[in-house]
Amino acid sequence: MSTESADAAADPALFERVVNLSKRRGFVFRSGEIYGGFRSTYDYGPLGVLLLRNVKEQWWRSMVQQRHDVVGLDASILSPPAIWQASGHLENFSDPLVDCRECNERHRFDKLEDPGVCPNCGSVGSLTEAREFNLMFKTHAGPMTESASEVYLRPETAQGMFVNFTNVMQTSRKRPPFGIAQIGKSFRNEITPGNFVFRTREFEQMELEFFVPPSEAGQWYAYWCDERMTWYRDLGIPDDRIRLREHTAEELSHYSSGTADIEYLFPWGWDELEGIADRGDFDLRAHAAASGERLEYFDPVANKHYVPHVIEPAAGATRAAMAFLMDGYDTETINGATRTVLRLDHRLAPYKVAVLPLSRKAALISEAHEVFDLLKGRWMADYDETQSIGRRYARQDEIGTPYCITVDFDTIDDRAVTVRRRDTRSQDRVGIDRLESYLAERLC
RNA sequence: GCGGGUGUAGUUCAAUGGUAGAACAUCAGCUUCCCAAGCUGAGAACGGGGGUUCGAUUCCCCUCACCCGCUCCA
Repeated sequence: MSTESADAAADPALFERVVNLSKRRGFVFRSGEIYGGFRSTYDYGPLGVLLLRNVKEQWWRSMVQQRHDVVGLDASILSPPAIWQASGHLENFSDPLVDCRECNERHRFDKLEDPGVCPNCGSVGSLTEAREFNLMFKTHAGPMTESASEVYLRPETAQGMFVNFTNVMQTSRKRPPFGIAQIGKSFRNEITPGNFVFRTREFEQMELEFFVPPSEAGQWYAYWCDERMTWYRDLGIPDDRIRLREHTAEELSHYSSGTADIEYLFPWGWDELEGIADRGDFDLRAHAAASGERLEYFDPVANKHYVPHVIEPAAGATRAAMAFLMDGYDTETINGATRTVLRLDHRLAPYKVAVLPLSRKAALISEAHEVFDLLKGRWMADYDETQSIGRRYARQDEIGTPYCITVDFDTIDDRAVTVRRRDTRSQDRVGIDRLESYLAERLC
């Protein structure tokens, strides 16, 4: 996070409005709310689960389905210590921290110039004892609580792909450059979770490990930076709210020889959506050394083995969903009344279409049910017959539904419905027999 | 974890040492109802636990949670 000129566009009030909308309409709830809440955990409600699924679906389409050089994986969350020993996480994923009693700043003990002096205020002897903050969740597999059965919840999905490197390469008959993609939950004991769902201890990642010949690492790194930026833009994030920022040498994590962050201009400022790292051959070499397995590719042309380098675009699914939610949040004033419009790309919208009978007369309701049945197999559809039609349009605008279909009194005679579009609030009269193809053209 | 702030219906707010009002939202009814119309009605809150007190939402303590800062990172 940084504070640069573009921060002028950040909008703290937006943050609160989106959190309210999330609660009010059922995108995100605080976990265990009836017991006072449980820190750093959130539940995705009826709309949130749809949005999140759509984000993941779009990522998977782009990264796996539409490519011949990437295959999927779903590895276990529980994992043996050996993996994290080899990956360096046991060693590097815990930070010794000290607090200054004078100025309340916290520092990494291993980065202090003088262990007795606060680098912020210069106080001598004001620092607390160094305490280890291990960021991995540890638990026990099996009912016997003994060290032999210690396991960790994965702090990233990446290692599952490295340890399955040869399994996947052999069974899928892929060869570098090729990638393994995975979407799944990861867990980190964040010291300070916060900013709503932005930093939570349980979160969902969308990661690609792309294995390349060492000589091609640089070009693939650039390729994926570009590719991933395009993905966000294609789904509606405007250019001035997203940027690619290269890490400085000091920022690099223990496994990375080069990293760029894709950052979004959140209401509190620029912050990370996704990291693209050149992990070199660090992981495959580490696991090869620790396990004794050969994690290499035999290049038949050059007639030699090599350890591929890895380019890793690692995105936060929940962060992306939140960015889309915040980015789409808009208000418009109609007839003096201000209302919320969620301008989500239709691919991300929880509901693609809502079916609304103009009144509750039995004939209209049964007709509306038929229209709903016509569409439900193909699109996530909502159905709403309560309150006035204007109110129902407004409700659908607020949750980003791109199309509303109104069944009215003429429908019974002309076999047509009104299709109302969210963005323009324009209406088309469409025959029921043409409705599916009409929507298919517009919803991809 | 430390420092600071906050916690009242779904949301945004109000009031009070004597058991809480409103707006919007929600639900039901009436209305051939196309952009949060109107009328009638309904449900709905003092984060949790202790203490002081005749009595606590209000005062005190603890706790839980959220926000800001430090640190972390998808």
